[in-house]
Amino acid sequence: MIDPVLLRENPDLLKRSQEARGASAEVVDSALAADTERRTTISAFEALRAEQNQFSKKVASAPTEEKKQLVAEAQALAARVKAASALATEAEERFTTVVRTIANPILDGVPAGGEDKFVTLRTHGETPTFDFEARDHLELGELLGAIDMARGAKVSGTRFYFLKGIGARLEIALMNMALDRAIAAGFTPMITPTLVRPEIMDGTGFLGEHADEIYYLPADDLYLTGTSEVALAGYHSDEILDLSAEPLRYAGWSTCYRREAGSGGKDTRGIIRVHQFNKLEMFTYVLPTDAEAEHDRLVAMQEDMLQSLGLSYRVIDVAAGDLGSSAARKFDIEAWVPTQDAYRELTSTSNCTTYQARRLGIRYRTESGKTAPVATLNGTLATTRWIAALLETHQNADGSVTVPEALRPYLGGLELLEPIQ
RNA sequence: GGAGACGUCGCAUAGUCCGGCCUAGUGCACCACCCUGCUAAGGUGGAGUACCCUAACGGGUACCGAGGGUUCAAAUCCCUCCGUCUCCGCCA
Repeated sequence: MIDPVLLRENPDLLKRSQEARGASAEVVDSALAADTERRTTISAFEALRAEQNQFSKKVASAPTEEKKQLVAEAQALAARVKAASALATEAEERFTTVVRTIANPILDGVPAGGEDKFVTLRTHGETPTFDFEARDHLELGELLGAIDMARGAKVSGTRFYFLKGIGARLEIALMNMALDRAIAAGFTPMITPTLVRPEIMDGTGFLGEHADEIYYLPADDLYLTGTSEVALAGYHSDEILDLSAEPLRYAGWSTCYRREAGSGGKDTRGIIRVHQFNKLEMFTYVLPTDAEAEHDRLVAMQEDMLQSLGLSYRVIDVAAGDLGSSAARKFDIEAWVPTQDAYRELTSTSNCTTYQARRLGIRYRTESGKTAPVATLNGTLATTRWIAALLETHQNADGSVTVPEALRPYLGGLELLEPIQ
């Protein structure tokens, strides 16, 4: 949720942000009107309620013979209080509904416009070339006995798969490598719940325009999470944190579930876009003033991982129109996937500033002793999808794949993945 | 799945049967000051969260796990939900 003070004091900033996102700017005016209405009705109710409280004491201490008369008067007053209360509640709800449709105001420098308006901040590594016909990651995965899509579909349907043999080991190796680096950087490892309550899913901002992306279990009223960000954001909900010494940093290891509802026909081959995968996610709670520095820090860790794995990539500043409602800025890192002749997203790291924390009631104490919402950030440190870029980038003519040096310790020293007979 | 107990101001507790002097008491911890020249001391005062009004001083409203209801009035009575614990059943 946005800062209501910002709404009152600088609505134009919010309108500009909404426009850059390609979203409605009129909702800002609606929210302002709803805010005025809300405050008027609350004041009216509270004045009446104060009167009723006073009157109640009078009734309590009155002699028996006067009570009857006083109670009659009190009944009339109670009716008025009830009506005023209903008005205030309605106005409050209207305000909340409108204000929550306003997205997190984007940070300075975020490119305006739709998905294709991203800005490339930097690229790293030569795009690999081969003196043989390159195989795509699925072909390689099948040769290596690492990926079995057909049986995944048989058991669970399209976009499901088995990672088998070296494929399974590869994923665990990647995840462990990421986990070790996160721990070295001061992150606390977490294995998180993947089913969450509605209020947590809603608090993280995923039940808005992306609601149809999410698996829901009606029998239990629980949502399957598409990232451990959800559980890690909910972890400290309704708490007052002490971040004076340093940020709280968590590395969440979880299976992620996504319906991929709007992506019919896209990336149907292989493990690029699947309903279930594993991810190691970094999540930090930080003082608002340190959020942008933390954002850079997360990106640096991601780049270190990708460089260690010998992948070519570019870092992009995602355009405003392609940001989720919670993110004020998002940096994606896209690795080169040779057979697609394209960069594909391997990591995504968002600065949600205070937006998510305000919805979830996560605060810190300022120097004056007041509470204020913290900032939250999240970013990928490894996922199943990385296997695709890894296999394709390091493939050899015979279908074998060279293991990048940094990953070898996590595979018992294995240097080469070889096709099975 | 069945039966039962419980959820109160940071922690620990009182209050709930029998609604109104609960503006929620007490202890510990905490903060400030005083006292005492010292390490478990004593005294006084303060202190929660959110929202509303106000230029400010200050005032008001709500919150006793959450949400409804009854009532002039709810921590207290009723309903639903959530959570914790105990026992039984079932189970990968």
